[in-house]
Amino acid sequence: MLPLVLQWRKMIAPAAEPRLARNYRLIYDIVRGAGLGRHLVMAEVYEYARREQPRIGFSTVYRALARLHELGLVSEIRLPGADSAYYEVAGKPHAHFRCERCGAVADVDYVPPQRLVRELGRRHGVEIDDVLLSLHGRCATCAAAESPAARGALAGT
Amino acid sequence: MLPLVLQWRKMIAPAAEPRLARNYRLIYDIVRGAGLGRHLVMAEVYEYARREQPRIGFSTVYRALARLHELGLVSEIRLPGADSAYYEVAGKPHAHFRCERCGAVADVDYVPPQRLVRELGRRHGVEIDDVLLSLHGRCATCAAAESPAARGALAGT
DNA sequence: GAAAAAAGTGAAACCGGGTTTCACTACCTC
DNA sequence: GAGGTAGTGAAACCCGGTTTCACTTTTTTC
Repeated sequence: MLPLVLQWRKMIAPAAEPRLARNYRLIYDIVRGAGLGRHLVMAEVYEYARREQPRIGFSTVYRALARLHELGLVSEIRLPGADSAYYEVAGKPHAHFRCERCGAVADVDYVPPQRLVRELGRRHGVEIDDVLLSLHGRCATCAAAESPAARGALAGT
Repeated sequence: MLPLVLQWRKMIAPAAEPRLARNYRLIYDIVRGAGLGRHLVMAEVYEYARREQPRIGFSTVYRALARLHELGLVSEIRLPGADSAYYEVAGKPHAHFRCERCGAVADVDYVPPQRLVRELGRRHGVEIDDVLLSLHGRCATCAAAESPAARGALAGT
């Protein structure tokens, strides 16, 4: 569990992140630097981190991401069917789209209405903390590459 | 994605499953026998299978579940945060609830409206094949066990 | 500012849920 | 009943974390 002080600090001033250890800050900068809407896998974060600091260990990246997630600075996104988790800088809640062909992930600006969630929780007698919505299919590029027209053009059939 | 032919077969005659190899049938019966709304992990299926047929191998169970899923007879459910997949007899699409404390999974009879899904797909220029909605929180039992009242009653505080 | 405590670190071992391979057997089909 | 195909169990493998260990750095405390 997180020391209480950090929890408080997080609640009071989520933007004013606490002093982070050198490496933790590095990792945070990498995730932030990737840009809003960019989704990194832990291995990618590690790769970027090594460019800056070749002797950094994988476990440090792992721990940094875990900590940053605890602090609410970074979101950890687990999508059904994806074998690994994605990390992005924390922001407003939203849904995700994942291309089942190329694995690309994109933010989708939508959350199921509170009203509905409450109703479902009530109906099933459960307490709902979190709602995860994910869309799965083909991104524009992959869809085009697979459409019959494209196939015809390529294969002559 | 599932070959279209199989999807059709599933829609046209879900009950008329093709002849299944002895072990595949056994696995299917186990999943069906568990009852609608019951969610089995592969290890559980294996365990049950061994009761009937002690020499069965894990890989057979694995392959049977994969095959049954391909055939559209069994649904494979992957929930964000759950480390393993759940299997249940195929039925109408629906959402899932997962208790983050005890891991229990329950069906939730709801699917996001088609209209919305189409709109989101259009807006993002992607082709959506599948929409996964999962609710996460505490089941009734776990919620009760954790409520301040319950804690007070137990701890006298 | 030195001693003591706490936090962070990298390498490497470990873990769990699949997934694949291999040598073999059972089942069909003609 | 010979030849091809599908199914089988054991075991090896894979991968994305997760944990442990011995050690270094930082921070606190007097």
